[in-house]
Amino acid sequence: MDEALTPLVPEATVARLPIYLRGLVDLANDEVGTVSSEQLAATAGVNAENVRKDLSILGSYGKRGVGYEVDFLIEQIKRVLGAGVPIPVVIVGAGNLGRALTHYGGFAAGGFPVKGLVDSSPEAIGQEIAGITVEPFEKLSDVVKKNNCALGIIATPASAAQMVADQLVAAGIYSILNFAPGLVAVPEAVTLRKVDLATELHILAFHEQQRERNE
Amino acid sequence: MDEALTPLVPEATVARLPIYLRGLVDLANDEVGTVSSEQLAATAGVNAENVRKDLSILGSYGKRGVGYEVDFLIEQIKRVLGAGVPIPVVIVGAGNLGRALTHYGGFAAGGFPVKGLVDSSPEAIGQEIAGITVEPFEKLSDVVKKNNCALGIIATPASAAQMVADQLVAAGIYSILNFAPGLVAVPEAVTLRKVDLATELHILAFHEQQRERNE
DNA sequence: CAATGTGAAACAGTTCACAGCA
DNA sequence: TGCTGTGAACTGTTTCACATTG
Repeated sequence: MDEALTPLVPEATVARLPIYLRGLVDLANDEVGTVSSEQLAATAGVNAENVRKDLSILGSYGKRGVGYEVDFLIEQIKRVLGAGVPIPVVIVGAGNLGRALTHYGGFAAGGFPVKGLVDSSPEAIGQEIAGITVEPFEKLSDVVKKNNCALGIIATPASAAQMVADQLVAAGIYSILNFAPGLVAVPEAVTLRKVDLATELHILAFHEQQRERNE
Repeated sequence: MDEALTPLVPEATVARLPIYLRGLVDLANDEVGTVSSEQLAATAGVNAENVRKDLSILGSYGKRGVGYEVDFLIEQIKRVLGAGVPIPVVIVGAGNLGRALTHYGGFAAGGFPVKGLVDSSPEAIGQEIAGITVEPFEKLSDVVKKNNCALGIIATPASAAQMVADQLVAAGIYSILNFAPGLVAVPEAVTLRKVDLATELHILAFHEQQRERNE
């Protein structure tokens, strides 16, 4: 049987739920009790009907004429996203980017504590970064198992990315975020997302050019 | 009149062109003269008809029975993307992330040299990072003008992001890449793209949960 | 009666199937 | 003959319009 407990969430919705979650957490911190789709949309930068469609997929959690209860909605979104419990993350590559990501406290606050950091360079190994000791790349599998890491981040040069992905998969990691440019192939069962800085800049350059052309 | 010289490129295509470009440059370095849609698709991780649709939007540059001429295609994609000439980039925020981005040589190689780096903290100002001296945030506008920066990157904490975006726009930057989490509003005419690490991890967590559920 | 929930319409993007050309 | 170029079908997503209800 296919997944069905949560009735099949479209990818576009999955991509927006974390944004709503962030807005909701802010509202909860401000002691706001209920929120309308209009207000939530404003915090997320989308339109209200979009918010309602997304939330209605999770279930009919709103009250007509009133809105959504902030705390309750936070719990529901966390449940759907699988963010009920913290998910330990391992970062491969302790260069500038790996260090930046390790320092980035937002991960831990958001439920993604960095619990492992490995690198292959002898200079990096043993260094302590944001309270984490850099382990040798060869220990990747041990680090993953010891800390129950379920998410892996590739922060190495492109040349190493494929090999690193292979090792992450071998270590039992099935969800990978790749910062290295270029193609990385993974087995069907693995989810790989990528953050491609050069591509982002190219897209901006395209729009920049469109703008100039229309002046 | 609307843009028309290049006959309206769909966003999805714009997002893939840089990937093709990277693959093509690699092929050119390997002295490959022509490439089929099938081969190019393999380097980009998409399917061949997708490549053909995308390229046919730019013009009919392929030879039936043969494929596409690598060097020529590189030029055409660069032209469409507006990547014919290097576009100077300014980075706001010289913390871990800003430094990582400044060091990242891929930008310069890809035609996006970092020509400005500003920060508000007295300790950071004056430091030299990858050959760039950190200037005070107040000098942003001067730095942008002196170096003809056309792209801006926000690498500050979320709390400063909106203010930084406002200042970038005031300095004449209309294309912004934002690494800070949270909503940043910009005028209609400005293109803002964001890289949201927490969101990426949430999306991975969702798929991780789906996987577990189906086991 | 203000705000949700949701069919229906419109739009965007992908895949299919094959005609057309070097 | 092999590979491109593209209409047509399909799938996914957003927007619209409005009935529904606490």
